[in-house]
Amino acid sequence: MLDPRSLRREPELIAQALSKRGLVFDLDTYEELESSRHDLQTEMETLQHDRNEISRTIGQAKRDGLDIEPLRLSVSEIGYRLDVVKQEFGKIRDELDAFLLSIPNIPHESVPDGADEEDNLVLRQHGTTPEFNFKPKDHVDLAPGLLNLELAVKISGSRFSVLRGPLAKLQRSLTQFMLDVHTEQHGYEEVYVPFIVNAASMTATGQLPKFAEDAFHVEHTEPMYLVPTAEVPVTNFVRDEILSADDLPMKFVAHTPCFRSEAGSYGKDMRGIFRQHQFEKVELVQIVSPDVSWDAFEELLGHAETILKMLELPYQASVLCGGDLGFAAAKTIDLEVWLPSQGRYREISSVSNFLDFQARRAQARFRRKAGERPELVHTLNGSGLAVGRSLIALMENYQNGDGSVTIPDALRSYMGGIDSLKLADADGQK
RNA sequence: GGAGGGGUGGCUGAGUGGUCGAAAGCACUGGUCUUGAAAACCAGCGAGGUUAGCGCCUCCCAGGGUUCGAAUCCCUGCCCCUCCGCCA
Repeated sequence: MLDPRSLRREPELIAQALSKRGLVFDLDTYEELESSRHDLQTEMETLQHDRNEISRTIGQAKRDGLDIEPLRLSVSEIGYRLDVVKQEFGKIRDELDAFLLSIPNIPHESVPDGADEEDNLVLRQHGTTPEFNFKPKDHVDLAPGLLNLELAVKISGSRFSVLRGPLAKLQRSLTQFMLDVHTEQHGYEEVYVPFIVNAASMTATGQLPKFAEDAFHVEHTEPMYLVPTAEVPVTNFVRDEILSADDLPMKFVAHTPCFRSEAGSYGKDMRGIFRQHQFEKVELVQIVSPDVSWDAFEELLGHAETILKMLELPYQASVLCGGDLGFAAAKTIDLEVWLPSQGRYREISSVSNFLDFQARRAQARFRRKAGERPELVHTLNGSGLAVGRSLIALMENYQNGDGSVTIPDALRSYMGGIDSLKLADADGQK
């Protein structure tokens, strides 16, 4: 959520800043709601004040044994009026809240203009794309049998997958490797978290109320949601908390499955496991003091890049343009890995600084010094990395002419020391 | 699933209709004392909104209700604890 105070003070400026997203901010609606809110709140508080005062007098009069009947009559009129105003105020406040919750974050000044991913700006490239003296296969053709999509369709439906034998192990190894690097070399605390979360958590990080259809939901005693990313449960560690300055920064790494309905992406990336309803991800989350969040952003980006470098996968870093920027982010840099089968770089990590946008929704605060007013923290996160897509990248970039896949050095100890995998005619093939 | 007990400020915990936004303790901050620290003593110390400020309003899990007035009474929901049952 944006700061309601700044919004009140300089709505034109904010509308201007939001236009970078290609968003037309409805100033008229906002100002109408805001002015109603202001008037109603003022009236309501005046009435409450009057009523409180008379009620106090009644209490006193009763103790003194005086007749309170005239006072009761005078207050009952206030009561009626108050009921009406309260109801109107509640309605406007709900509308205003809904309005505020639907406004995305303001793009940082360094975010380039642009409408969609075509306008994202490549910052740098790393590694060299592999040359093959044969026609490279994609990950589906590389692992017939071990990657079983038909089976997943029977069990669940499209956009799910079954991995078998060494392929499943390879994915697990990737996960372990990432977790180990982040905990042992980058100073993150590994956390295990719920995969089903409540609406308050989804609202705090920005998935609700606007993007409900992107999430899988479950009916329990109250509506709940399958996590679309570990960002949701982990960032919500600090919801409604007042931390002390020495608690910061908090750095967490979590491996979770992620569930996305992928509504609106029908027909997109339908081959293989590139875009799934369920996928594995290792996620980095940082909760930091506002003064250092841009340093933390660079640091976190570096942590994600380290994984790609250690796996020796060619990648590029792109800063998302205003039009492609996610709802809650002030700035996002995507890491895109080279996929030989597609002949282009594809997203494998997304690193974002949310500034105080999520923190305000979450009321996640900290106190610089005892006695001082609490301030909102800044939140950041980034994939480190998307495991399913790492698996694809690894298979495709490390493939050999005989259909085998070389295991990168960094991963060998996790794979029992083997240096290559023959996926094509391994045990799982039928 | 059955029976019972609870949700109060950073924490513990008092408070059953009227100066209660809330006793007390702990923690924290400042001061006195001390070479320094500890102890002791004194003072301060919840959050949000609004205001130039004084002030005013709201918040005692959430949402409704009763009342002139609710932390306190009633209803619903959520959560926690204890015992029993079931269970990986």
